[in-house]
Amino acid sequence: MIRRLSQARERGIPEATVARLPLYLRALNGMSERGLATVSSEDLAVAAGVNSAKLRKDLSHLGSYGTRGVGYDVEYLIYQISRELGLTQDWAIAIIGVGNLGRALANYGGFVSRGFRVAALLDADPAVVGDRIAGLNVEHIDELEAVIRRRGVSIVVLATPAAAAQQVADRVIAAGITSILNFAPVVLSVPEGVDIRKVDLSIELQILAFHEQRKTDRMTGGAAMAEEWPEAVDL
Amino acid sequence: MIRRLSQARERGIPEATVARLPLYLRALNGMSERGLATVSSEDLAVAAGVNSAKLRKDLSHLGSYGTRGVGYDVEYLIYQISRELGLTQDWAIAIIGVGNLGRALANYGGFVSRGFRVAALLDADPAVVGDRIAGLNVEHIDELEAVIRRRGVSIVVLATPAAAAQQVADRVIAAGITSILNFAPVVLSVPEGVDIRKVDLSIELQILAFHEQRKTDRMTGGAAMAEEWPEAVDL
DNA sequence: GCCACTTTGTGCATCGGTTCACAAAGGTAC
DNA sequence: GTACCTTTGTGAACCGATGCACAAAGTGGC
Ligand SMILES: NC(=O)c1ccc[n+]([C@@H]2O[C@H](COP(=O)([O-])OP(=O)(O)OC[C@H]3O[C@@H](n4cnc5c(N)ncnc54)[C@H](O)[C@@H]3O)[C@@H](O)[C@H]2O)c1
Ligand SMILES: NC(=O)c1ccc[n+]([C@@H]2O[C@H](COP(=O)([O-])OP(=O)(O)OC[C@H]3O[C@@H](n4cnc5c(N)ncnc54)[C@H](O)[C@@H]3O)[C@@H](O)[C@H]2O)c1
Repeated sequence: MIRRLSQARERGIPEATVARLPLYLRALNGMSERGLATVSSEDLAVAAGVNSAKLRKDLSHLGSYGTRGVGYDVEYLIYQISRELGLTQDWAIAIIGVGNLGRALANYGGFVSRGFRVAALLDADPAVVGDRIAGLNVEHIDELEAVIRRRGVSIVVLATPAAAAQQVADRVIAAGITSILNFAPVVLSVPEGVDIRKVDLSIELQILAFHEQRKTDRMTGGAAMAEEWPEAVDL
Repeated sequence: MIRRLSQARERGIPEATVARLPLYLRALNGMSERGLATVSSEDLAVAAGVNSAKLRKDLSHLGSYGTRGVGYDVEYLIYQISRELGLTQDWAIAIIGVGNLGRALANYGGFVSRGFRVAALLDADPAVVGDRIAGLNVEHIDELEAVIRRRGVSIVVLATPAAAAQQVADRVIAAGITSILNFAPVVLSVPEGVDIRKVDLSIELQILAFHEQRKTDRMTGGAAMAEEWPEAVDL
């Protein structure tokens, strides 16, 4: 959490807002390509799939970049959001674990576009090390520290099996990395100051299944209710 | 949102709780494998990376399944959470778009384990249709409706390019699907009653970049503050 | 059968986030 | 310059989620 002295002046952008800025940015880029010069909060909100009051409040955290009666200048807003998110600089990322998923990520052109550059691929398997993927040589995990330093890596994408993830994360953090995107289905435990975000496919599916079950339960009547306490202890 | 009459009695599990149940389930499965018979809220909370009061409140939404002074029976709790999430039944999923990412997903064994089964692969590209991946034939998207019906698909994973996603989603929904996991970087617009969850790599990276920038700004002193209003209009 | 100990389940205060609704600000027309 | 129109920026009410703290409920020892 890290409470700070100048918290007030230190533009404290709410986490929920930060998570939506990339959405606005994407919508704005689409508009920019279509040649729109300005956009109202209402239109931008629709494009981003949020409510317009929320959008305005979000943008107000960055500053007063709109013009009343007119809206927001598309290019200027793109610039301001990009700057706020730190996309005006170039981020070197390393992908660790070049299996099924790691390969797909390495070959994916989608994030290269905006500020991110895959700068290194690392794996532990000698059969994989040395492969050339998406123009990069897969390097051995033993080289981790050197590779991070040499390539200026500041964000690591973890795509190793779950069993290896914590151990690799520890090492990555020891090498000075403080931002990790984790695809392995484990709860990583990390020291304060290190940011972890996780992408967990199986959790997403389970959430969908929960709601899907609700929907079908509802159709087949409230019969499911009788099941709430079946035979108490079956298992 | 769908407000309902019996909302009170209809066990209304908070969305935030639903999103954590899979986490608890995963931790519990690990404990089960290690032969633990019971677990306290404190231990389970640590394993799942949450605070124990939150864990207890979450579980209390499912019922009173613990024993004071003892804790929770591991197997019984696994059963109750699984049932709540709808994992006691088998879910057939279809992956649409068998490119880089679709292939990685199809080959991934991780979710097959718990209730989910990849039952169909679909693509529009004639060069891909007919390929055999992970024991399945890739079928043509024209067969969508028939495949969904024939295989009993109830959850669709969208891994097509962004440009095709909305159109494919519309068709999938018209075919009766109400649960979609979307990997394409677009805001899908869907009718009420359809659940969309999205996985967006590029958004995750941008959020990490934001925090990373904050961290390094902080190190290099408050100099960044002077930049808040640079030359007003540069772009 | 009673006491000491453990751990659950939850009432309550608090917090962050969302939404409403409107005054303030700017643009445009004449 | 004034009057009218549009749209922002934000105060305030509201809502869901979090976490504290403790009474209630159960176990085990003797
Ligand atoms: N493939 C998917 O669609 C998918 C989906 C969701 C989650 N995941 C998760 O992503 C991770 C990777 O999945 P995958 O299908 O690519 O697995 P994979 O087995 O194909 O690839 C894992 C790679 O990591 C490498 N590796 C193992 N230990 C390592 C170490 N200590 N250091 C560096 N590299 C190491 C292996 O050599 C292998 O190349 C897993 O944790 C999986 O659960 C995958
Ligand atoms: N690869 C990644 O790591 C990655 C990461 C994040 C997001 N994404 C997103 O996931 C999606 C897929 O990425 P990818 O790298 O696999 O792309 P890809 O181009 O390799 O694969 C897309 C597949 O979809 C098929 N397709 C196109 N139109 C279709 C239609 N109308 N119906 C059915 N199939 C159709 C194509 O034939 C192709 O096989 C993209 O939207 C991408 O932005 C990918």
